[in-house]
Amino acid sequence: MVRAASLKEVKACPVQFVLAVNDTMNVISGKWKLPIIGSLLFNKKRFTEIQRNIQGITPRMLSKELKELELNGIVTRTVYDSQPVTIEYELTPSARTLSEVLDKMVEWGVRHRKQIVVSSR
Amino acid sequence: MVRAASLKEVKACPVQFVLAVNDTMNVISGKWKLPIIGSLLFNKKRFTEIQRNIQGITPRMLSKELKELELNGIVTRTVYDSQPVTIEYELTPSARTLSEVLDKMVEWGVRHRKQIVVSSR
DNA sequence: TTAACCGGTATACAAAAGTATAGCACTATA
DNA sequence: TATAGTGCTATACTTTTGTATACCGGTTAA
Repeated sequence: MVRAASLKEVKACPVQFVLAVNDTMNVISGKWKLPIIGSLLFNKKRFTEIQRNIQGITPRMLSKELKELELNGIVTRTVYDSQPVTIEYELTPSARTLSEVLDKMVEWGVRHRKQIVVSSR
Repeated sequence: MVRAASLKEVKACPVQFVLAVNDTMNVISGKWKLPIIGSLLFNKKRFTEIQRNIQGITPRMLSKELKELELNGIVTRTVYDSQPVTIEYELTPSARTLSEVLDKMVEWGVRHRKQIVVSSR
């Protein structure tokens, strides 16, 4: 068994650094995961609500991506046994801490876009 | 011309939020960009040095990814007219600020991996 | 009873991303 | 002169990812 590396160790070693970043990347990679997270950011929603919210997504992809997000602990799927059953998707606490990371990405993305715009005129 | 949205506005609107995150994602997406950035994190390097550093990468992919990174202002390519010419790749200041974002991703990735491990035993 | 909504699945296909392999012009070294 | 290294590019191919389209069983409202 390999001991888990400390944060400091991970950051100091390019190989482990890349692995850890990849762990995060994989959770949000794919064309539709971010839109789904975005759609659930302020409210929990039902399947068709999400589908209507994200233009262009097919039920196949929505289903597939929701499953992966659930596996990765980003989304919970709750079945309410009303008549008929309703199913709701909601972000987990893990997704909430993830969105702090996303916030940092937003900040960098916005700054970076400005720079690209400036440097290309 | 559309006015650039403020950070606050972007964060409050899921659509713009997702767009900005995607800007950042696109810069580091692809199988080899992170390893390349990792390889250049502490030193500038030459083409074959990077190639030797990252096991499994083909010159085609290294060339392609380096070009994209250069286009996105993450890496500079400098030609020294020594005999024979040597070419060095180096991270830009933009990449340095990006690595703060990557640091956040490392932190979340490490925490998230622990959680997954814990919850699966 | 038929039409429509919900929460999906199945199948086939197209496009994007990545790999394998070979080669090229140039230079330096044995 | 032959061999090896540098910094790539070209071509063909495989794998992964995403799309299009149709359909399903259950429920409810007209």
